[in-house]
Amino acid sequence: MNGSPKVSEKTKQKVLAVMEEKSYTPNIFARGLGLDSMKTVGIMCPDIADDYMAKAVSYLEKRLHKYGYGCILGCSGFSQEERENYTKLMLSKRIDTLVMVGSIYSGSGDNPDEIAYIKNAAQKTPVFLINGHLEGENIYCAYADDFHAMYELTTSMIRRGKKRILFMYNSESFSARQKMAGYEAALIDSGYPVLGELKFRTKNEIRYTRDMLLQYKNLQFDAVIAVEDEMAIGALKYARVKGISVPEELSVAGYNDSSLAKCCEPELTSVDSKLSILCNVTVDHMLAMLEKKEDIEQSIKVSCEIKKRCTTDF
Amino acid sequence: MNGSPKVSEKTKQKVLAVMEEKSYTPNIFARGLGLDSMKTVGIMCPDIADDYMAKAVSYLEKRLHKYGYGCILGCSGFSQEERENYTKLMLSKRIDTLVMVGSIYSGSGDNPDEIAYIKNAAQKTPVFLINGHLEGENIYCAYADDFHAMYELTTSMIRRGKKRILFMYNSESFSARQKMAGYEAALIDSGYPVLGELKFRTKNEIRYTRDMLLQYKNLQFDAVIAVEDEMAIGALKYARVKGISVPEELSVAGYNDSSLAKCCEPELTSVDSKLSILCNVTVDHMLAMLEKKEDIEQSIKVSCEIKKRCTTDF
DNA sequence: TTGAAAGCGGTACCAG
DNA sequence: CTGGTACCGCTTTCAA
Repeated sequence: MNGSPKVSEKTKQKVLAVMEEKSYTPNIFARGLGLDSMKTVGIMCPDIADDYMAKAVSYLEKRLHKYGYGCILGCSGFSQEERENYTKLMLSKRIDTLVMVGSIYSGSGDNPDEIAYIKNAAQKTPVFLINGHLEGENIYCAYADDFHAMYELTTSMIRRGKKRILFMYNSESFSARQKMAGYEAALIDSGYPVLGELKFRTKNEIRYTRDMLLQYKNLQFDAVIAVEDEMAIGALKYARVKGISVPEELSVAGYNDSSLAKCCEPELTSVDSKLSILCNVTVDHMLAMLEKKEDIEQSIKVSCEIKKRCTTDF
Repeated sequence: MNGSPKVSEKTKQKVLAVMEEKSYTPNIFARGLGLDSMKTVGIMCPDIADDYMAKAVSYLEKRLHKYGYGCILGCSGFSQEERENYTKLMLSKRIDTLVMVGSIYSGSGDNPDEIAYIKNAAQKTPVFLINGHLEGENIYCAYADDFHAMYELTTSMIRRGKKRILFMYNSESFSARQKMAGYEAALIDSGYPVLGELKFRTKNEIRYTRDMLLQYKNLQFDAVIAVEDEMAIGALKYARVKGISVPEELSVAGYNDSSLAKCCEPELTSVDSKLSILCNVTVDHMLAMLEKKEDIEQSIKVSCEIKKRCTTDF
């Protein structure tokens, strides 16, 4: 039944025939009990309604399914406590591996308590981070080279004569910090000052960001780089309200190359963080480890691509 | 351990203490074997990368998790064969119930072969359709009143003097047919002809739709109603290319009230199909059936709400 | 109230 | 190549 070579073709056919006849369905719990595995991976993300995470899960599921693995989905929420509890719950389901989608899981980087739960989880089952970074036994990461992408983006704007580039972010996640570091490095390398007033913290919502911007009446800037597309589009909406022309008077760039970037007007320059590659590579490595017991790289970095559209003039 | 009342408090505490001490984790496979249930529901959708389905899964997962149920996610793809195969696979996992998200699962309505696999599945486990409609033993549906919403929308446009309203659709799903029926009924009730040339089949993609529209040079219309937001935004992009003013010369309305509707320019009038209600009600009914053995309604219809924004002048 | 024992439905290993 | 048997770890039932 499991394709063992130790069974004659004849017997095999006979068994298969009887199975068909009695419409027999194997009990996968019993199999799970015996093998202590259900060929199932747990996928966790803060919220599947988010465009980026939904895409990630889509890529992961497709490839896992192709290789005969099932997916248990868990939407943990964003808070530390929710993440920890949900991780525990996932582990209790005896999944073969745990995949965590989202930079948020690997914490802000300076507090080891924030990531203790992942190190813990990794003692029971391999943990794969998509777009997160964490060193540790049994922990594997795949992430985009956000630093480099942001460095490029910022440098391009500086080259086009932009003097005051607003950096919009909404969290202290690994990814957000990488991006900010890239932004800062580009400024410094071009001999520009890094100004605290140009680091603009907001939410990842179009309207909220637009209104925040409208509120800060004496904040001067001639370019905006946002950590996610929604915020950049908030800036676009702000520009429209104020009658500021884009990209002539204001350059705007976003991140993730979401469907929103192709929807807004003018269309948004955005960084494609190559999520499909991240996900596919992760699954391939995971299965190499699980099935062929191969050693795999602990950490993979993938280059981004800047999708140039109409909100920038480079 | 399972909170049975037949055990003294003292013993219970003792057991719990030992469990803690040995950091014991119950084997859920063994439990599954015994109870023939893992408190797990299977959620199927054609593609979780789609905004609408991602939202639905998000609502479902959140509420199921709240009640202690886990989710197995399956992205079946859109074709009949993929749907059938994936359904079989889901059933083999011995889930407690199967939820299918998306109008596509219930077929085009006139071919019983298309839905045989669902009726089949329902013999093994209860099936819940989100935004689909199908009568049958052990099959439960929740869907939006798309007919009515489309009737209203079309009527509003007619009242504002629109003469040639283009109806854009991309499939023959239950939902799409309801929408078209509402559109037609409104035309007829207002004494307008139903014109085949004004039923415009496209894909659910902004660019594709824009280009299709650009191509049909002698198609005249002064309003567009689309079955999903992407298509409506395609019409918006078309209008921009052609220099047609919205909503003055062209009214546009979409469906689903997705994040895109609030992102495009001008912002899109769109029908909110109350997905959160659909999902929450479905989960509640499901659990009432599963745990309290209650009889539940086979079919629930929820009213939509038209979110009026800038692409229409009513 | 508790302990012992019989399944649940597979897998893996053994002797034939 | 095949049939038989001992588990896997939990639930349930029954006797003590």
